[in-house]
Amino acid sequence: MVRTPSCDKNGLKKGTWTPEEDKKLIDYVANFGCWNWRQLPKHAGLSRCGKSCRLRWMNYLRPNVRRGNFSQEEDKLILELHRSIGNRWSTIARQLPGRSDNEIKNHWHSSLKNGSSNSKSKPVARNNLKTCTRKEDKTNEDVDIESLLDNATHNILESTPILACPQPSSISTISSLSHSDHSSTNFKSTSVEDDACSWENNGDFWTEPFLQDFEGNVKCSTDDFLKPFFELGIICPPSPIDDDEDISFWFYGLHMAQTNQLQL
DNA sequence: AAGACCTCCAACCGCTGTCGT
DNA sequence: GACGACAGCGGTTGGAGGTCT
Repeated sequence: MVRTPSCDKNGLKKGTWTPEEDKKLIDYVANFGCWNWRQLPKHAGLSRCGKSCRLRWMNYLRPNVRRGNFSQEEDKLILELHRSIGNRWSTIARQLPGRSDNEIKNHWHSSLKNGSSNSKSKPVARNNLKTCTRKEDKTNEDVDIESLLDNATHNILESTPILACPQPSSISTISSLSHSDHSSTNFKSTSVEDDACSWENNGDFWTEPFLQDFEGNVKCSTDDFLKPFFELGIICPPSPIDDDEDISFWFYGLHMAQTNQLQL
């Protein structure tokens, strides 16, 4: 099931995502949000197309993604919704927090399509964090990312009854909060001032919880979400600012230092 | 033991909808 | 209204891993 890595004619990488690419994407989205999927890979240092980054993030890397077998309740809900609205996978996915449309679609075709769930025939959910499928190939790094994401997810889910957590992913709120108004690819050099102004109006981005649902209910603070990334070294403090791309992160670093969570 | 076949799912592809100009 | 850019959606595919013979 792992696609062989390859490159298209534009030199963009295709196929399975590596742990390093996952790290870069997580790092970037955690820092800057997904303000523009098309431009994101360039700024994140990824040789991927924007669509691929979006898919990877939405289906596997975003913090509240649920992995593993579908429960009977979820199966029942999928069946009911499919009966009423058909193959509207994204709409169905919105009713199953943490499940991606892709996952539901696959589950439907593999288990539910023929009338009844046979998901019980799957003794153990496969490794959904698809950087390495073979168990013997799984590196410590993979395990670290898995546990990292589990921790990040746990932090969010702990504070949120899962059924009350709507889609899309909470972290995408970052982009809507911080960068959605910046259509320019070069938002960062001007956005600091803009953002600073918006934070004055909307509170302090770096100290206020930022993972919110549509109703504005707090899901997870920046600290809760980013700390595990930090501890595993997936997010590294920037070197002294020599690139304004690091400014937003620098503010976060300052905040962490101020709260004694980061030794600079 | 090993080859054939099957299952499942990550990822790709192409299309559509939305928004800004 | 026309056009382009972009995000999102749903169908399809590739292929690893499991099961069968």
